[in-house]
Amino acid sequence: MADDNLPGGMSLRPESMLCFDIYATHHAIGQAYQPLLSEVGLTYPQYLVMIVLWDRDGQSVGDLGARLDLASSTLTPLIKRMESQGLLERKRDSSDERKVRVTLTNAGRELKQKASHVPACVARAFGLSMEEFVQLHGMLGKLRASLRNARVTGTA
Amino acid sequence: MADDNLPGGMSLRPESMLCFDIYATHHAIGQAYQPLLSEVGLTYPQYLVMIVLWDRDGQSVGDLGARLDLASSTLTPLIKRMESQGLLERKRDSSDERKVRVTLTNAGRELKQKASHVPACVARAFGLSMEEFVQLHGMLGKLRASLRNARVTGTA
DNA sequence: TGCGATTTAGTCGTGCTCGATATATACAGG
DNA sequence: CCTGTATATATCGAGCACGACTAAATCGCA
Repeated sequence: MADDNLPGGMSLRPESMLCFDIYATHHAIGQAYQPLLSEVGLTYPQYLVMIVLWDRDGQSVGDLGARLDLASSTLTPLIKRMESQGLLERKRDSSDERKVRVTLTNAGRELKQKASHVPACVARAFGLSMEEFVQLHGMLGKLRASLRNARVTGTA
Repeated sequence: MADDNLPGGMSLRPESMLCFDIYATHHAIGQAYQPLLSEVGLTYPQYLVMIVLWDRDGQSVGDLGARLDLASSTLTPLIKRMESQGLLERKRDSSDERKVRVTLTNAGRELKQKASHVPACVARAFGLSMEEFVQLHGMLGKLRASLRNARVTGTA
């Protein structure tokens, strides 16, 4: 008998499950970034934080969390590690002492140039055509939107 | 000036980068599974291990690692936690004492039924048509294959 | 046979991630 | 002004993930 009555040839074999696809792809992307990023002394999550700050400096911890979908319990230690590496500074917002503004140091800004080869390098390793790239981006966006909606509505 | 000269409108904004897409989708899928899996007392990685074992019992730690792309340093403690929960047993292979065979207990086998609603539940939350589902699966597989190949070849 | 190389798990330290919780600041109504 | 509530960040414990290393078993070949 079939393991489960799932639509359209789905089975419980991990290779054929979308969740496993995403899991494995996430994994593989991390592996692809790791050697490039270790040259500039960043982890992958730290790199994401830098990208957000390079785009706009001086954001609060909450702003970073909203962009990256990370909680303060993740960001606070991560940012502190980056602060101790001299990439950024943390200081309370003078007009709202609850907020912590994160600003890049010179070293943090300079790292943008040192890491400028990374995106193209990885994009090349992806081996996707521009059309596939756009298609994939669109579907993943739709998938996330569905998941966001399902969470609010409840899955039952 | 533009941040980087990347093909086809790519920029460093995280929302438009594919790596961020995968990262965020992985994240969102984890969040979708979490409430369903916590009902049956599993984490997401533990669920993946169970899926592999439900498919074929008695695999070695190395077999599980090959299927899930995880190192022994990740799997050993993870499997030990599952053993202490009574889901499986670890015993050395009598014909090759280096290997550790992981076999399900009755409780572990029974959990398959208790968790049988999970895949359809999540698939529903994905909100993708069957066509999109297949397309996405294909592109992610191609992406992983490219990354695997690039890692061997070297990215420079 | 015996010894070096390979394979297989496991250990350790570091870092990321979460949920639950704590603390401090800001705000709003009386 | 004071008090209760909301917001922003931080802390804590657990689990996951990796690379570097160790230990033990197996294999291969002289």
